[in-house]
Amino acid sequence: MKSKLKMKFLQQASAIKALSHPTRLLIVNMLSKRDICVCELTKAIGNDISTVSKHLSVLKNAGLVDINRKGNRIFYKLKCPCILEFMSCVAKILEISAKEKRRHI
Amino acid sequence: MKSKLKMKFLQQASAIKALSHPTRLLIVNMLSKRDICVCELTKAIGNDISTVSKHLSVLKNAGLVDINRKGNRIFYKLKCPCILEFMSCVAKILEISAKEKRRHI
DNA sequence: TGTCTATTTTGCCAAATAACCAAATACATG
DNA sequence: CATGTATTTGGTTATTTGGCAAAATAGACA
Repeated sequence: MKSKLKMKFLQQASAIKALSHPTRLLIVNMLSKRDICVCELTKAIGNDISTVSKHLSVLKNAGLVDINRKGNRIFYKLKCPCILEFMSCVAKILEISAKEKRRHI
Repeated sequence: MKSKLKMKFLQQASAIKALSHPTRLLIVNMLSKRDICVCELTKAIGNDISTVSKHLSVLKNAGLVDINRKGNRIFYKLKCPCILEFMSCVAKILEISAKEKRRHI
């Protein structure tokens, strides 16, 4: 049996993994402003709609977004705004790391 | 040419990707307490040492850890403690997501 | 220098991921 | 019910990832 700690990291890693793709970050960023349907996201992203739909299902399976049907369109919605906090953590880490790099040149 | 925004998300995604594996989260967790050498990490993790070394190089390439040789051992060091903030963001997201799930059962 | 220990690199394989296209599904409305 | 629009699913292909084992490298020290 896996230890409780390992289980926790496994769970955390899958949530993080869902956010480890630039397209999905773009999606999260757009959804942080308002709920958006697949076709509009697709226009902004530029990939095939099936590709975008698959990215959305990754986010949905990770429990990061919810769906909301209106007529024949499906709007995606960010589940916790706290994902934005997460994103600013990432930005901060990158900033610090870049600063470090500059210092060592 | 890629837009500046897309570049930013690409960069952020690679940092996040480096943290999207349970073994690497375990490593980060251990390194948050003190600097540790590869062999000790290997003992705690249970994989082959070459596998652990590869995970460490992923973290190093992402700019998340630094190395520090002492005698014939190499100690790994967490570069920004802010990664822990990041981890508590993740924990918070999961907590909220789990709470949501319970409510909908 | 030769040997020991610690670590990294390389080669290989299986599994996972991401992209596209085509086909299937879901719903709205004529 | 038939058609149109929005979305998802399945198949295919190319790339990446994660694991181990064996070989290579780096430094310590006799």
